[in-house]
Amino acid sequence: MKNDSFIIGLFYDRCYLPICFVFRSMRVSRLMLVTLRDIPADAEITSHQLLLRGGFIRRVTSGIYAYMPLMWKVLKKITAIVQQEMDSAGSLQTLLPQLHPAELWEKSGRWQGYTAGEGIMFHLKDRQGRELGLGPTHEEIITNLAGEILHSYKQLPVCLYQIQTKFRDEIRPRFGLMRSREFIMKDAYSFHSNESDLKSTYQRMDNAYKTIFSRCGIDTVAVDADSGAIGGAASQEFMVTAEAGEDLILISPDGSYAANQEKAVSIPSPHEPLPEGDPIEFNTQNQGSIESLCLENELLPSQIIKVILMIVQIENGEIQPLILSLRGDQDLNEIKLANVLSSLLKKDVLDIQPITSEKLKSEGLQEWPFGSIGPDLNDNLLEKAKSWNKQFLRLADHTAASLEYFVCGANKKNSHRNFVNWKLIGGIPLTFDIRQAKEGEASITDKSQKLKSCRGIEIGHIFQLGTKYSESLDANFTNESGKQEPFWMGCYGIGISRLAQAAVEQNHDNAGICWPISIAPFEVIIVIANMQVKEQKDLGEKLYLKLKQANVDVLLDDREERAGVKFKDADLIGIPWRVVVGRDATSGKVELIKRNKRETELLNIETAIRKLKSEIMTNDG
RNA sequence: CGGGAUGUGGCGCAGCUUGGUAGCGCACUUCGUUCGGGACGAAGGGGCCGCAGGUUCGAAUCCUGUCAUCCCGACCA
Repeated sequence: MKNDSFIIGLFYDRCYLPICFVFRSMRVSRLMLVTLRDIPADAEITSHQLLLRGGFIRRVTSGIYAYMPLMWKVLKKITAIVQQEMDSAGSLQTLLPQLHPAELWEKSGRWQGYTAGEGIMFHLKDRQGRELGLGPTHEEIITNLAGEILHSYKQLPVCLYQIQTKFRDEIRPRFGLMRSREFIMKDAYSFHSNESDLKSTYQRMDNAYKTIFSRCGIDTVAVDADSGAIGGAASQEFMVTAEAGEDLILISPDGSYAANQEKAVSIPSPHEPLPEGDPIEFNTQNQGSIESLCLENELLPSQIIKVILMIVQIENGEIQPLILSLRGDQDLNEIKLANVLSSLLKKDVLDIQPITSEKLKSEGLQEWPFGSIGPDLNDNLLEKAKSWNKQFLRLADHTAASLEYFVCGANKKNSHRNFVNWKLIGGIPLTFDIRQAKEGEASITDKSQKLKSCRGIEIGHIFQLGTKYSESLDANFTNESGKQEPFWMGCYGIGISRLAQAAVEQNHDNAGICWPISIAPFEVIIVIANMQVKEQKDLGEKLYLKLKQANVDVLLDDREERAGVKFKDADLIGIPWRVVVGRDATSGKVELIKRNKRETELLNIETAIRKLKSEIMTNDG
């Protein structure tokens, strides 16, 4: 991937954009603009409300939206930026099918998981009865293609991308375009002959993503992420920080560490050591919680081993009971647990659930002493289980395993043990990091840095997939020594439609949206205050024409509305620059207003044009 | 799938308790007066009251079922 497109990158912007747009100017009277004064009842977050009120989107059915002309312009502007940066990072644009044959997904082993039960893939049968799925992602298609076309290491590396509609039958669509069932996504896939080449493309994508988001005028933070169902090694998410975000992220103030809480690691707070003593059992009636146990016995949570019982459904159909030991002041991170389990068992984990009395009953088991269970709960409790494995899998978090002496349940009702050590109860179980990192804990990059938490909207995700898909789909190339080898793969996504809404979430005020100029539907809106006044109308039309000629993306509000209505609408739809042609039109003067700052200048028309041209040039890209 | 809520013109809502054949604000149309921050007056148009069944002389209203939407959770490249 020689970067000979770098030169194009230098003058990408204004010479490129005009080609992308059929119209760069418009009259509000012809725009089919319908704004709403009331907030639609089913919109919860601000960005969703504003997009609906501004006439950018309309809901067609749950999680499915129509992009109205203003929105489509925004999406095309984002798309253009993404295309430019992907091209200049050396990737090739393609367009892959949306209908995928089931066979490919069966081959990768994902058909079942993606369609059965609560699977997220829309799927259907054609007239021949062949099964098809609507693509939620394109690893199968692209890997298969690469396997057919790329035969030699000499053809590598290759990076392909596409921008198109994807489908996911989300269990709970919400927040407008944030989590919709049909959405626009840019996805890219790279193919390499070795891991280090993959890493360098991954790095290049990391950089390209940072450029893309900054050109789109949004603040993002890159965080370490769990690679989830898609699998693979390293992965990073790009988050727009916003209260409405669905993810919790942890960041060290100096910026040296940032991670999704699903994945985050930290230095746990130190525990309060328990003095050495002879093991004793003590009565703990009504002390089933860590809190009550501490309160009644002058203990601290970090002196107690908390035991969590769970059952895991494994892909081979086995159901494995788990005993997890955590330090009392720590919480379980189920994502980490799932990852530990699948690598430990070398199989996919389908489901993890707590063991409850109901579950015991349906297994035909007696009640267990919940609330006072210790890490050494006896395996013989499982003897009569109908479908569960007959032996517990025992795991501990590092924080629990490193305690010398501790308090734990005695495996009898209302009874705990004090001054216990691991030797006494059969040794330390397999130990992993399965705890939830939390705000206030020290960063692993620098102990003096205390992690801070905030919410984020994931708008991009890059992965080093490795050979997972190329192996399962049998996509190989011939390496330098003439041997067949699966591709090293990376994949890189950006939620285009989600990004557009996240930009609104990050850029708005009480009056409406404040689009960053690079992705605004128009750069300038001219408001003719009173269409009845000939001087105003004529001057407005003249200015409109001149800005069009100057290649400015301009909108003219020529409606026969009162000025107030037009001002409100202009604020709502969030065009970055507004020119009001009003009272001073007779003396050839207009007002120039910057949407996000509300600064007003009275200028003659030529000066206004000059200023707009220079402001837009410097702001754009 | 579990918990909660709501379905009445394009949008926001009232009416339902106590059954009598649908109303308000915004938007829309026409006319007039207004005209720099969502004007005023007058006159209009538009509703299978989510759907189906039941009770009743009569159902938006009561009963049963069903569907849809939204919120919380589970789920989620």
